[in-house]
Amino acid sequence: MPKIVDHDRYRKELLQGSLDLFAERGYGSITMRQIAKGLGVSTGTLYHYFPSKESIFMQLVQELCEQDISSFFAQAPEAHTLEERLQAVMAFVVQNAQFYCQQLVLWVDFFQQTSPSDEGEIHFLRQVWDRTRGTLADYLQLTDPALVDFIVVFIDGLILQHIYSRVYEQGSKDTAWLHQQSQLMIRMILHHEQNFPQPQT
Amino acid sequence: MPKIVDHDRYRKELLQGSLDLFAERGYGSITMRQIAKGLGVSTGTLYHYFPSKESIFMQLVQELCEQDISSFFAQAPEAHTLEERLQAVMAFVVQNAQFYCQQLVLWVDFFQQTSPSDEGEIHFLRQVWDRTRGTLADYLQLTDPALVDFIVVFIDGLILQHIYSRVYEQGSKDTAWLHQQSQLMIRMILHHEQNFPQPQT
Amino acid sequence: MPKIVDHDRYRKELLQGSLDLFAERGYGSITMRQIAKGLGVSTGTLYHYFPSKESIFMQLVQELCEQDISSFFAQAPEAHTLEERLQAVMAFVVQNAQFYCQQLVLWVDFFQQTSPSDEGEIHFLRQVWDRTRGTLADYLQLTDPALVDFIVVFIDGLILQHIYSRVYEQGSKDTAWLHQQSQLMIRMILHHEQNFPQPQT
Amino acid sequence: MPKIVDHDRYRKELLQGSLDLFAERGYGSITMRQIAKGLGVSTGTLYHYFPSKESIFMQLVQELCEQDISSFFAQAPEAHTLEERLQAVMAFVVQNAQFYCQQLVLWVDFFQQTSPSDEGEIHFLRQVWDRTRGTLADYLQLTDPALVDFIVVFIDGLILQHIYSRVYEQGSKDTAWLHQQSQLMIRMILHHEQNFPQPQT
DNA sequence: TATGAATGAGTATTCATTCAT
DNA sequence: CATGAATGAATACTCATTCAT
Repeated sequence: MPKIVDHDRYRKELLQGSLDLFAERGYGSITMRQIAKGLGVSTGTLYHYFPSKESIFMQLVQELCEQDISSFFAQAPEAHTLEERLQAVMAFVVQNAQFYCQQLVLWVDFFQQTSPSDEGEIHFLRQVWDRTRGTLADYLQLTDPALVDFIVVFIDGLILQHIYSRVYEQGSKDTAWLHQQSQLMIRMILHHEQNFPQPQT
Repeated sequence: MPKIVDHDRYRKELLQGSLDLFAERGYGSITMRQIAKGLGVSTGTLYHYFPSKESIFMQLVQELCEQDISSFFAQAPEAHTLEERLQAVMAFVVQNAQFYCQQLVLWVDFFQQTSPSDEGEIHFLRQVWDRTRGTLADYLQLTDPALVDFIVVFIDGLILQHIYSRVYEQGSKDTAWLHQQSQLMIRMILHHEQNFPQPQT
Repeated sequence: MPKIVDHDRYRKELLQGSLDLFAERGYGSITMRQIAKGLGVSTGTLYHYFPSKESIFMQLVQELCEQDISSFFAQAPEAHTLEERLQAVMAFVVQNAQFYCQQLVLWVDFFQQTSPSDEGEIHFLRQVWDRTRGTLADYLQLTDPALVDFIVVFIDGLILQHIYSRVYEQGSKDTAWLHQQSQLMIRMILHHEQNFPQPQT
Repeated sequence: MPKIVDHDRYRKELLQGSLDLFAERGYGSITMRQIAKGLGVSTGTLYHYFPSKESIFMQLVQELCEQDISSFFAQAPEAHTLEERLQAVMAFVVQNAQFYCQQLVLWVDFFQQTSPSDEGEIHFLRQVWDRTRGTLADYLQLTDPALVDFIVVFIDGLILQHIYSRVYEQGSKDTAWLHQQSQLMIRMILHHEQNFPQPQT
């Protein structure tokens, strides 16, 4: 009778735990020993669950993708106006800024580590993004793809600045700043909608 | 191989050449041998000009910062309306998207490699950014810092999406897309200005 | 999997099964996991029957020694002339060539793994060999030790060439070749006996 | 100006030095650290000259093959009778027994490490052996291939016994024994030739 | 008894760095 | 100045062995 462990469940726990580590030091700079130590296991155990460092990273990227927005729409509030819906989305982003920062950093790493020939991995990411964009468009009830792209671009930029904000000692670009910028963006979208209303579906 | 007598000038050439290499593989993943090979010199030569791998990277980051917008304002067109100025800025960004992609990737790497205790390095970056923001505000003649931040956020998001666009095989997020999003942003800013005009200085 | 109650009997079965594995990959190159897998058991089980990898190997070597010629003389035909007896011996060798190949390989490995200080192990082997040589001399009724040595040398050389014969694609050094060489050797021994007859005991 | 080293020459020196090490401990059991230490260099240097452990081993095997009998025929004495030529060959073998022991051990290892699919390596060995056998036949002026094979088999067996002789503490199977067995073999060959003379070419 | 998860020292290999030429 | 050979600590990964179940 073997030691009873839910292999797959434990693997995902390790994956979850390694997110912080990869995000903080980067794929190329973190070592397996550091990961093992950070997770509180031995290197041997790590290799019992993952065949290689690359595999941990790739599985982590995939795991993250699956959590992405599903968690938002599980708690998304009913909202009748575009403004309310935008507020809900941005509130969610601001609230999970920390998480998105890590995801962003991981993706940049991912693109450095991946050669264009790794079609499998890249194709997977593409699907996730397309789906995310679609879900967002549906929730916001926006039909203009360019407008959805605009929102995505803005969110990405916001997250990136949040990463950079580590530079500003007293955190002048903290949650308040994220909120302020979000409001600015929402106002702009609303004005834009007023002037160039969406065709009704 | 031209005989370069000016030690410092050669150092900057090497720095310039190493940008592609660091951007493509990441600080932690690239090796000194790969850098040397990519630059067409021996590792010995590399160490003749730089004391360490970290030093190359840090000098590169600084070097990039100095080129930043100075090159833009050296060629910035006279522009009397806000729209013209925004168009000029965004045209410049789109035109140099490739370069900004590399810079973005380098910065993300930089934040992973840097501990908050490296005050020197971080303080330096902060100054550069503040200066950049200031110069941008001056050129656009915008007094609301939130609005300048908004533009910077948008540009960052745009560049990030451009990096991600490697995923889309036929490059559906190419220069045309950058241009489209830029126009959308400019329109929004202009509408916003109409409704909430800047206090005149 | 039959339930084997006899601990010792099962241990010998495992030993028997591990012969192929050690012979094919070598003591230093095979892993406990490979052995376990090859035997169809878990590593835990392996360690239940043997205290260490080295122990499996050493027990295997000893086990092989005990099977050595006992199995031959259990089936050795009555033979009145030297020629008949030589034919019987060589027929046995050729028939069991595969087995002797494995044994040879194991011994070479044994000498690499054993330091001269492991007197116990080495002394054991020596006894086995002396006994083997004695039994062979008795059966063949040869009194000249040099002649017995000669036969042993020849047999060893034959087996070694059989191992090497893996090189020759279409197996030109197969059983037929072993037989041919055996006949040549037997003829030589017989001629030699004619010219230098053994003193009768 | 690089450090001046005859790369290829030094590589062969290292190869030469690693023979003892591989022969004593076996391919699978020796470590790169041990090899490096045994050669008096660092592991880094080892990898500067060889891409992998396997490569050292394979190059060593090839290197040994090339030295094989060429060194004998470089010093082979003129000899008019078959006996003289046999004496010369066996004297050479006995004199270089140590070397042939190492070679034998290496080859056994080689066959364990090599899969039948490594055609390149195996084909190479085959050629060397065929050439060796041919050269030996020419020197001895023996036209019967079976007889040449017999001699080769005997030599191999002799060397193998010499390896085993480590078991016998006081070296009762030393050079004297090798000589005695050689004489026995030579006498047998000569008698055989008397009774079954070679067809004259 | 049997299993296979867990361990951490050890393995092959790499890499930043040094230094003789 | 420039080279690339040399170094050895560090890296990704493996393996004999242990032990909870």
